[in-house]
Amino acid sequence: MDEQTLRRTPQQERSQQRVEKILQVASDLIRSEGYEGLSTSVIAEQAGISVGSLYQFFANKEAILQALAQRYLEKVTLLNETVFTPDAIYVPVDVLFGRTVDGLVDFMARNQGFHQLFNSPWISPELQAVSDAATAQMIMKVKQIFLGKAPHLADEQAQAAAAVLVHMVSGVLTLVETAVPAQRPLIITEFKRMGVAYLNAVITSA
Amino acid sequence: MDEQTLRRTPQQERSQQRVEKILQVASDLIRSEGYEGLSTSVIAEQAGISVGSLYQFFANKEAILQALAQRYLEKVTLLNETVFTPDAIYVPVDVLFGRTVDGLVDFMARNQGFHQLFNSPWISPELQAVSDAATAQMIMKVKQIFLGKAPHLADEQAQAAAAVLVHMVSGVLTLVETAVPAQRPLIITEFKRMGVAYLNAVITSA
DNA sequence: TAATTATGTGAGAAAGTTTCATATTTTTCA
DNA sequence: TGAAAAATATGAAACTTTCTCACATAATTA
Repeated sequence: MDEQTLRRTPQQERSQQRVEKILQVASDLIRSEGYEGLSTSVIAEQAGISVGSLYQFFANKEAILQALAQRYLEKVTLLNETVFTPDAIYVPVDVLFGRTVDGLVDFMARNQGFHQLFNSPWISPELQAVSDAATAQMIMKVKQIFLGKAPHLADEQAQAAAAVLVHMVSGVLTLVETAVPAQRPLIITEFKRMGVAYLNAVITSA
Repeated sequence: MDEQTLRRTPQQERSQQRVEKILQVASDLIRSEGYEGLSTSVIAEQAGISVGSLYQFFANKEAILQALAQRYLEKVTLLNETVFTPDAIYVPVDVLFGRTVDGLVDFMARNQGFHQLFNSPWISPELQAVSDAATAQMIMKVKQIFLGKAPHLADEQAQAAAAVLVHMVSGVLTLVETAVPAQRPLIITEFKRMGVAYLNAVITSA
């Protein structure tokens, strides 16, 4: 990874660990202090290194965020593969959507900050392109399932339906993330009800 | 307006126009350059005033964004009132959701930057609180409609369903905003299909 | 018109980002 | 092993941006 996001590739063990440490501290800080509270000098201080060291590997503050987002993107690609298995077309929609939601919720619990970073409009054009590509890929997979379940659908309708579904998921995941834990089970139930209702509506549409 | 967001209230005609000008320049800049490109010195320069003048009325850069957001929020409150009329409970769900979506899409076309501003993950806690309050209010209204249409619903289910619906709308609006104009009609059709399918699913749920 | 209040200004203090010349550590390889 | 080369580390200082403040000007009051 990191061919684009790193100013130079760390060769030695110690520098690799430093880059790790920088990313971990940055991730912690952005969650506790928010984007405004993210300062290169504070990152360096908390990572126990000098500012100069930080700039050995990252061209600027933005690049640290990019590397963080890049990392999440790779993880989510793996997640995709576990959800959209080759047999997905033969799985009932309620089971399929149910396991997708469960997988995503679990992923977000394990990768806090992912959603915030992934949905950020401030990311650089390069990273935006990567993010868009990931979204487009996900939409394409959902579209295949729509077409597999309902071969009568026009290609463009399947495309639009898949895009709407993916963005619905993104919006409701924001809710899941911000909700207090006690509310989550009910929200997830409604989340699944919405997805299944829509999948059925599209599949049975004229 | 602006009792909280402005450091002091402009009394004279010229200062009122200056505050307007500052907000307009800031709005333009945030759309063309993004949040990072927003600099108080550039705003002052483009508005044709000194930095000092800017700080006469705004305590800091964030306050300019807050005033901008405050303005959008007032507009969206007006929009709410046109959508959630007292007779809303008696309107069929497809008509109700259809006019809500049309109203929102139209609003966003007229108020570009609104969505970007409120979906930014780095907004200040104060602004976040205002935004949350607006969302909570909207959820409450949707919840009333759910309860009106389906009195058998448990209060907590109606609450969760309303929250899910509102966040779905937020997510799909992002898609509508980023989609190329040619795709929009199909997307909006699917958008409405999803909302209606869900409303019916909740209302007919045990 | 004098006094008061409101507004306008920009140099510079304060805080943060980034560079760069130089120092140190690690790796290479004769 | 022991230079030479490559990689990494450092922090003072150059730069950039935010924000203040003492002072200047304009508008309002009475």
